[in-house]
Amino acid sequence: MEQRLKKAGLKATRQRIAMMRVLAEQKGHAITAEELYEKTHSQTGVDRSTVYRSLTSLEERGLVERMDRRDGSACYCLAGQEHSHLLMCVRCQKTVPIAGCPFHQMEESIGASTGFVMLGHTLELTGICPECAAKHC
Amino acid sequence: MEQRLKKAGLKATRQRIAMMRVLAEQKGHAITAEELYEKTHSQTGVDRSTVYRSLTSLEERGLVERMDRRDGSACYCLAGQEHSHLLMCVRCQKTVPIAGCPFHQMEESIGASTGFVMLGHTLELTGICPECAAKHC
DNA sequence: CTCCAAATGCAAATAAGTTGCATTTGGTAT
DNA sequence: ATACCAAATGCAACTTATTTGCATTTGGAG
Repeated sequence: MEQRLKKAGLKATRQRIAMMRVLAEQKGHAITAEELYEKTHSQTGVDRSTVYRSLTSLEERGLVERMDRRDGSACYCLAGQEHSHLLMCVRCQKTVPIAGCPFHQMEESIGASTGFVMLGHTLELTGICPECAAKHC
Repeated sequence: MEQRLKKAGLKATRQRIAMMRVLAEQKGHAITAEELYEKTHSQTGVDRSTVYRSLTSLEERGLVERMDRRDGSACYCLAGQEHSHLLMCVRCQKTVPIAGCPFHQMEESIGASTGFVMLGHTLELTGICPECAAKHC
């Protein structure tokens, strides 16, 4: 972890090392800034604002990926891990994961045409689940 | 507009008709709840909370589509309109639209396999733009 | 024309994230 | 080793988008 941070041009602080470790433990399951704060605050006494600021730096350096959620919060996972996307019912908020992610190839061609270094993406599909569609009207 | 609202099982109020009109005028360019509030408040005196509550109802009935943004806000457009997606630089926040949307076909097959009535999706790609990548380190 | 569930307005609350500023610290240069 | 400074942190106050409780109004079915 320490090496990864330094190679990315960031200081390897106690707080950041703890954050990276916690994210690694999630094995690709993204967690919110608040959850990350709770898990690292107990170990290091880190402040909430530091968690937010570090997540921004880590994302800018390509070490973590961020996905925005409908409730206005965001969640984070270590970059480059296997992941899937969610289909959410706009009525009951239930979510169902959909198999596979169609972007590994697509990102390459988009990066090539725009000159961007591709880091990640957010994708969420919305619809009405069978149960809600059945209810009233 | 009145007919569309009634057909969806919603009351055709002065406020909602104004909202639908404003959204229609945007021709597929999504606007925030706040922008919609500003544009409709002057005409109808509608309250912010009504705008938010109506947007939720309109989305649930499939009349509008919502896309979440990284700053924690969301934006809305009339459902079923032509749209594209954004590629954003995580350093300077500059965005570049990418051509076409790969989901018109994909949504059908996902709907078929999950039983959901598909309404829309959020997709945002992130990366580092050529200018930022060139700067320092 | 009546009626009531749905919709609205108002005001207060919440949740997530941000910012200013004083202090500390990692790691490079001496 | 030691000093040094930009980067990182802690703390507290703030902002912004959105939500909620509750009393009042209203669209549209009967």
